[in-house]
Amino acid sequence: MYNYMIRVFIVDDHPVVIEGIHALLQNEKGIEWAGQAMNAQSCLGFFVNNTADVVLMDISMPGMDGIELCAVMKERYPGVFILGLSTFNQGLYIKKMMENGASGYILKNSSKEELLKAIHAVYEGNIFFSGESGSALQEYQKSSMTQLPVLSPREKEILGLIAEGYTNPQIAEKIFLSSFTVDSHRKNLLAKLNVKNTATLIKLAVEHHLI
Amino acid sequence: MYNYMIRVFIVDDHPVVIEGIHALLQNEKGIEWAGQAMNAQSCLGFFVNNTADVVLMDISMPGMDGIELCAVMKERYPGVFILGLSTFNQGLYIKKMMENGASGYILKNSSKEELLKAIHAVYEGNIFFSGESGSALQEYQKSSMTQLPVLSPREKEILGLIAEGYTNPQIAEKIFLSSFTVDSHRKNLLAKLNVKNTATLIKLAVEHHLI
DNA sequence: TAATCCATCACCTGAAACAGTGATTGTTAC
DNA sequence: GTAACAATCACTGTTTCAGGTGATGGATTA
Repeated sequence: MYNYMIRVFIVDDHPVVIEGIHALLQNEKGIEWAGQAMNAQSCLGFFVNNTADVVLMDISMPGMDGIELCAVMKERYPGVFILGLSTFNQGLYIKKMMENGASGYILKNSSKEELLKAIHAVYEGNIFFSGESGSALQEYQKSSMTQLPVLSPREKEILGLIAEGYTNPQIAEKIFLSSFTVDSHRKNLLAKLNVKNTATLIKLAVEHHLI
Repeated sequence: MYNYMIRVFIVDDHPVVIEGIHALLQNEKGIEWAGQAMNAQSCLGFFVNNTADVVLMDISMPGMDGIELCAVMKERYPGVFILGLSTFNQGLYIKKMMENGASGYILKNSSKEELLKAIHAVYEGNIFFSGESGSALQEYQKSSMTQLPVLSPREKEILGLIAEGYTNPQIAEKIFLSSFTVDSHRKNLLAKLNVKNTATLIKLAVEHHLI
């Protein structure tokens, strides 16, 4: 079926998961079991004298978690593809792992077919998200936005104009308001979002896709 | 091989591309040719009385481009999966299409195998990037940064501190500089990045992952 | 060697932002 | 029906930013 062998390594602090995936991949053609680790240190230790093509990496582990480990691994071994692995579906974690160089993300309760598909996809240099985790990534914005205070339409409008570089007087002229009013909205934005100045206001706004 | 039929529709203003992909998919089992369009209007017209499972969508088209069309399509027909399609590899466009709800992105010069793999992957609700476009997304930061002026280490450092909300005097104290010097760097940042104030500076910096 | 750039420091001026306090109107929600 | 809040406007300070202009030493590089 596949004319290459993909050496798969797994890092997970749950023996059950390791055994389960090991069993799933046991007799798969094209898949070779490179090894396993139950924590980040052990994983890094393995890679000193060994290697693998794809690392299935649990996101939540005692000590160094998957997000950190992912960053370290990709820095030391850029050629190793990392596939995030978690029991639950957290857009925030997915995003962080991707920022740290992961090639994809699947849920631990994925089917054998999905797991194989993901492994082959990332091995070939592609990026792969399982359906559920993919939608979680896309909806990450919304979920993270709900944690933020609700901004009134006027506040959003003014926030956008601030982000475009307009000053209070310019905004006032543009939307026919007193410059005092604009300033009030601006202060409310700082207060609501709990930031102290324009720099942090815009940083937060951009990061949370408010603008 | 596959026990379902995926109705594929293509929107591209280049007849050659339409014909080429049509030919590629012609005798594929599991793939049904739903139709084609050479512009956004024609595509939207088709979907009024018809449907498809996967839409291969060119990114650059006269009139409404793929990015806009993608947004409209996903709003009207959320169940239709959209696969971005382009002759060139532009991380910025990929990012925008993904933000507008696309399920993936491949290059027009992809192999038949890659195209099929992508179609099946997105049809199953997964997110798929071909290797090149996937890495483009990951390296979007870098590539978009090369279009930006090069910032000196000191400037980056100060940019980061500004983004964290420190004022010039605070930064000066923090890194043992004159407040005048910090101000100079700050002005250089504004000049280099061609922005007029802190708001636009931070917006640009966050969007281009400079911080 | 001359040119270029980084990093540093300095001063001046005006504009803008930030902080605090307070007010009125209108609508929504309990 | 009143409490809460959005949206509006107002005044007063203090701090910070932004624009301009200029200088020096050191490193790199063409």
